[in-house]
This record gives sequence, C-alpha cells and structure tokens, in this order.
Amino acid sequence: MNAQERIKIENDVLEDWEKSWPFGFSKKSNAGVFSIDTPPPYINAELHVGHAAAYTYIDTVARVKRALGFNVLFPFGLDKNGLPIEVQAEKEFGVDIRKTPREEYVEACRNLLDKYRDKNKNVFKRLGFSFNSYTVTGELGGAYETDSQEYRAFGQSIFIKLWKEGKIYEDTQLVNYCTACHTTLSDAEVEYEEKDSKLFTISVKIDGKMLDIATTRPELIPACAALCVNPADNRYTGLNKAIMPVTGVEVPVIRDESIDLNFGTGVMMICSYGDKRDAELFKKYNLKEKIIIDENGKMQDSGDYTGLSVSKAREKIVDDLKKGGHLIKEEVIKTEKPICWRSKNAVELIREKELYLKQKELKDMLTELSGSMEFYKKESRQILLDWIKSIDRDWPISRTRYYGTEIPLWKCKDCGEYVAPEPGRYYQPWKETPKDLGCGKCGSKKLTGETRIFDTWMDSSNSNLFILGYGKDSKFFEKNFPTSIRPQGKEIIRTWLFYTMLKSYQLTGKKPFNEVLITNHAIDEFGEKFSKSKGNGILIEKALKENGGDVIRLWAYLGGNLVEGDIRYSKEKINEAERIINKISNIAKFISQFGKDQTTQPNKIDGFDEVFIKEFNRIYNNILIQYNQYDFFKALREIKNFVINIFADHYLELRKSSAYGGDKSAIFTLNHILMNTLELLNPIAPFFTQHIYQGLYSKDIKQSIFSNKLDTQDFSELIQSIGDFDSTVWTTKKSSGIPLNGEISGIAIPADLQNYKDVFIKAHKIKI
RNA sequence: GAGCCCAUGGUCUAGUGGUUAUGACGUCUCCCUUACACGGAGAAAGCCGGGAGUCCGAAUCUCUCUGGGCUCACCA
Repeated sequence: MNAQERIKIENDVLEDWEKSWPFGFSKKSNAGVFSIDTPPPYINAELHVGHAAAYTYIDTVARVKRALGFNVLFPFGLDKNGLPIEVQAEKEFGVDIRKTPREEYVEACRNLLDKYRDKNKNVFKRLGFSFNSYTVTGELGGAYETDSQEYRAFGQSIFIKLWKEGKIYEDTQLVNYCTACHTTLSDAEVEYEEKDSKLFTISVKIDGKMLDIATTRPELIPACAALCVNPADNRYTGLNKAIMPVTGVEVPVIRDESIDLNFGTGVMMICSYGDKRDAELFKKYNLKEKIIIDENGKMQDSGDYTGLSVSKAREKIVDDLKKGGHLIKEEVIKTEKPICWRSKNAVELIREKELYLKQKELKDMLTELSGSMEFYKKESRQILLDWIKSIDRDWPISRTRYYGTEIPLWKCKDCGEYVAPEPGRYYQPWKETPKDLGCGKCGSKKLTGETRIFDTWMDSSNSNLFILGYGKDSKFFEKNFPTSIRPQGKEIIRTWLFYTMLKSYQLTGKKPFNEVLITNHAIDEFGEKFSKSKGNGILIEKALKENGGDVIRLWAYLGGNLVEGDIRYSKEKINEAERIINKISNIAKFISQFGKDQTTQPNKIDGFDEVFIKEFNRIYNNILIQYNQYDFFKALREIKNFVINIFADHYLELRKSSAYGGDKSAIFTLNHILMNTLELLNPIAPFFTQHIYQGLYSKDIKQSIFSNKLDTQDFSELIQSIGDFDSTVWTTKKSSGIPLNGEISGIAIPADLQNYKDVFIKAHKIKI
C-alpha cells in the first residue's frame, strides 16, 4: 500500500465520520465525564509536525478514555486574541496601533483571522482529531473561539466578579514595558536572551578626582540619581559627590553591601531604571526617580537627547563622552537581556498605572494546590513550583492594545470612581456606555469608558472553566469540576497553567485540574529545534500530503517519548510508521481470505493456539495499564513487538498451512488477535484500523471497548523458545541450501516444544 | 550564580547489584519462500558521557567532573 492509497482510505473514513460524527459529547450519558482542556491553537500560526505530535498525544488521551468507557468532553478551541494576532495584522495590513483608528485596527485583525479561519481546522480533521465538534454550537463540547462575544463576555463576567470581591486593584508601579508593542508585560511575558553588549568605562569627577566607572547603559546617564559602592571598598572611602559627565549633574555617592567589589571598577551607576536592581536601590535609599524613556521608546526630559530613540541617544551620548574625553574603554561582554516574548524587543522599566490581580499573597496556597494535581511526568511539577517561588509582585492584567477582551469598566467623570457593570453581556466600554449605568459613589451618569484590554492570559486562563459551563450550567459544573486533565507544552507552564490555577483558585477555591500532562517538542533530523527563522519546520500540511494522518500520528510515538523529552522527526521513523501500517494491512489481507466475521470461538481450541491467545491477552492487559498512565510510547512499542515480531513472524508462519486447510481454531486465533490489536491501536492510528476493522468485522470500532481480558497466562518463555527454534530451522535450511519451503531432516524439536511438535513438523516440513 | 531533569551502538530505546548489555529503525550481505520485496534470513555496529569510590562483583549505588535540556536570579 502506498501513501496515496493510504490517504484515500483516510479520506473515506473521515467522510464516514462526518456523516454522523461519532465523537460527540452527550450531557445525558450515564458514563463518567472525562474533560480535556486542550490548548486552543493560534489560528494564524503555521502548524508544523511538532504541533501534530502534541495534539496527537491529546487526541490519543481522548480516544483511550472513550474506549475505557468515559463520556469524554473534548472541545475544540481556537485562540484568536492577543498580541500575536495584532503583530501579524500590522505586518500584513500595515495598520499601526499608534496611528490607525481603533475601529479600523480591529477590523484589520478580523480580516486576518477570517483569512486563516478554516486552515487549521481541516488539518486537525485530517489528523483524525476526535474533538466533540468542529462547529461552534454554544453547547457543552462545542467548538469555541476566544474572540467570540460569548467567550469575551465570559471573561468579563469573571473579571467583574473578581473586581467586586476586591481581588483586583489599580496601582502605579514600575512595569515591564515593550516599546515596540506599546504595552505593559507581566513577568511571565518577559524572556531573557543572551546578547553581546558593550561595557563602557567612563571617567567621572568625584570630589575633584577623576575616577572610572563602568556601565552598559550610558544612555541612562541623564537618569542617574547616585553612584553606589561597597562600604568595604577602601578605594572609595570618604568620597561623597560626583559630577556626571555630559549632564553635569551632581549626584551623591552612596554605600550598599550588595555591590560587587570585583565587577567593573566597583562603582555602580544607579539610574531610573536600568533593571530591577536599580529599582530596589531607588526604593531603599529613597532616591528621586527620573524616567527618561517614554512609552514610544523615545527619550524625554533629558536635554539634548530629548526626542531621540533609545538607540540614537545611546550613540550620541557615547559620542559626546568621547568628545569630552570621558570615554576610557569599550569592551564586549555577554549579558542576559530581558526581551518581549512576542516582539523580542528590549523590555524597559517604566512607571505605569495598571490593574493588578492579586497573586503574591496566594503563593503558599498555590504551592499546595500544585501538589494536589497529578503530573505526567511527575518531575514537570517542579517547573511550576519554581515559578511560584519566584513571584514577587501581583499580576498586571491591563494592556494598552486593541484586539482582545475589553476591560469592562467606566470611570466617573465627577468623582473619579471606577464603575463596573452587571456581569452577563459583552461590553465594549471604548465605544458604548450602558444607559442604566451610574457611579456607585456619587450617582453621576457621566462616565468615561475604559480603553484598555486584558492580558491574553487573562482570557486563556478561563478555558477550563468555560468548557465545563461555569456560570452557565452550574449543576454540570459543580459535578464535574476540577477539569480532568490539562495537556500542554512545558514552555507555557508559567503562563497558561499557572494563571489557570490562580483564576480557578480565586473563583472556586479549588485546584483547576486533576491531572496535568506536560509535553515536550519535536526537533529535526539533526537535533535542531524547529524554528521559523531557521526554516527547518516541516508543516503538517506537507507531511499530510506525503504520508497521511496515521503515519504522522504513529511517528509521534516512534520518534521518542514526548513526555520524557524532545522527539526527533526523521525519514527513518516515518518509514517505520509506514511499515507498521503496511504489515498490519497485509496480515489483515491474509486473514480476510478465510472469510469475514470469524470471531466466534470454536468448541475446541488447539493447545498451540491457546498459548498465543493467553499470551496476547496478558499483553493486552498490560497495554491497558500503560494507556491508563498515558504511556502511549511504551504501549505502541509493545503492541508492535507482539503483532509483528511474534504474531506475524512466528504464529502466522507456523499456522498458515493449517489455516489454508480450514482449521477453525487457527482461524479464530488469527481473528481474535487481529481484531483486538486493531482496537488497541485505534486510539493511536484511527484511520487504517477503522478501515480494516470495518472490512473484516462488518462494524465500526465501538467507542467503549476496552476491558481486561480474563483468560491470560505468561507464555513469554515458551514463545521465546518457539522463536528460537524457528530461527534455527530457517538458518539451517539456508546454510544447507534447502529452500525455506523445502523438506528438512535431522533436526530435533526441543523438549519444551514437544507438546506442539505437529505444528512444527507441518510448518517446517520436518522429516523425522 | 542557584535549582530541576537527562546522558546506553548513527537514531529511538529495554535494562535499578551478577545478562555473552535488550529490541527496533538505519547500514551491510544473501534470498522473489503462494499475507506482505513497503518482504524474509543473517551480519556488523555500544570500552553503557569522563574520573574516583562502595562492593567479591556496577550500565545499575555514592561523590565529582563534563555535556545537553528546562527554570529562576544577576551582571553596574
């Protein structure tokens, strides 16, 4: 079977499914609910095979749980909010958040989203993902889009609830600010990148003496409030006042023990604000701050440099230092610079008024909650714990962007008090004010709508509540919360997982999930990460066209163990996947010649057949254990090993002549093992297993089908012995020039196989 | 700088004190044998990341180093 034939079969199966989607969710079912909070993919992202692997893992969870008898809630979501959408809209449609009117800007984002609307949906279908529905239905299990009125209204209701409970407050604090995205960032949105940066040594007049100090950010000289040295540093004993070059401003020399005597010249320039350390020292010594970088990344309030961009100002200041003879040395050092997670631009510390959701006071509780969720693998919990430990401030949730959920607040023009509306509907305060809304403090009806939106994660962190009908179907929610499982990538533990936990706890006092499944990533043949800039990503569309869905799904478990570490994408593993499908298809073709539906157990089962049935049943039970632990990697290896290396290579070879002769016991055994194998493999590779099953057994693979086999026995040693003897016969025949189907004499059947000697005599044509 | 995880033939792996260290993919050789040449049989390929220690005995336990991954902090 070649790829084109396989793909045709997959399309046929998919067409069948589409007729009466068999993966729906029914609230009425008596089966236990198992809910999966799948990461909604970004609609405009180019999905590569790494994504396919991660989602395959999730779909296998859904299919396995269904086969185990659960009523699986597995909604399909599309993430359509946030910076990534805006960044791409700016690129594709040339809109600019500083210049384009809001309506027009939002429209551009919508156009972009429309353009990509169905792209990923089809890719997911062709990979066989069994979401409850691919359509937005508004019911439990229906697809959802994070920019829909429903989802946004949901997020706003949650905000209003938290606001009214006093869990959200406004404050002016130093924030991480991305001057490219023009918005505040939370700590979780800041990444660090190692960069070469220049360390400048400049000379400064201190109490009349010229002394050297080192800085990586000379452009902050106009914001310098003090120089700082270690009190134990006797080089600087008694020095008190410095005159800064370029600005001529006099600043004090202060002493702090945190200063490293050995770094640079032992003198640190404290500016508002180079980094968090600066901020700490400003606070500690009550220095007067002077913020010289504005929201556009331009210099302000800094003399000749006012109006220049940060990088231009830096050039000019370095130039001026040179001219004034103040520049002593320039050297290149490696530093970790904070950058924006999206634009990768440098993050500046700026003072802004933002809304904050309390999280700092909950650190202990959240640590405890983390311990009550089951992690696969268990070590990945540590990433979450480390993050919680590092939290040192509350979460700024407001963003000065356009495409996201609007913060549902108005401000009273008369008394300045914030006004929150009743939860329920979708509010757009920047363009409307509800008629009945008035200030709760002074009663004024003169209100100004809030223009900011929420941090993307403020929306994303509602997904587990949303899919369970929080606030909408309370009975169902109460019964089924916490959500059963959260599968997600490890890189968004500090954002998506953490914020979901925070929100769920704030709202319900409970953990968000019972289980958390953390997946790693795919790397290319040479061990390199897939990345857009390297251009080494293999797009799912291309892989689907070349190989079909089952092969990609099988690869997800052949390339390595995604829960343990990164997995490798290679032609070799793709070939291996193809061969598995092919082999099983051929086994099925062979078995099909003995007729369909040969699944009724005959009165008498041959002793030899019993060995293989009981051993298979034993392995079947093992696989169910692995499935329950989400160890699909190990499960597939074990299924494959039995079916190909034991069942096909030995059982089938030894019994095929009997099967040709119509031996009922052999034909039943062949069908028993094949049918159960197809069922076991279905959650991993749903298309070809369903196709063969349908053809041979005149029915679809049932949704609820896994149950432990009772008739088991460990025959592994005997089967090993059978394999060894087969090898001996084959090798002997070959070295003696006897064709494999020729007769052989003078070969002894081992003692432990004597009970089954007739099978070997017949199959190998052994002459006694 | 700190913490967590990992290290077995080219690749993915089994192996938690005694094995000639699994198996698969790939490679090589031979073979069209009526399910399958997208097949079969066989072979080569690993001083189990380095070093030290515990033990009669270590891939397996301890320490240490190195290399990789992740996370946090910091670099004037």
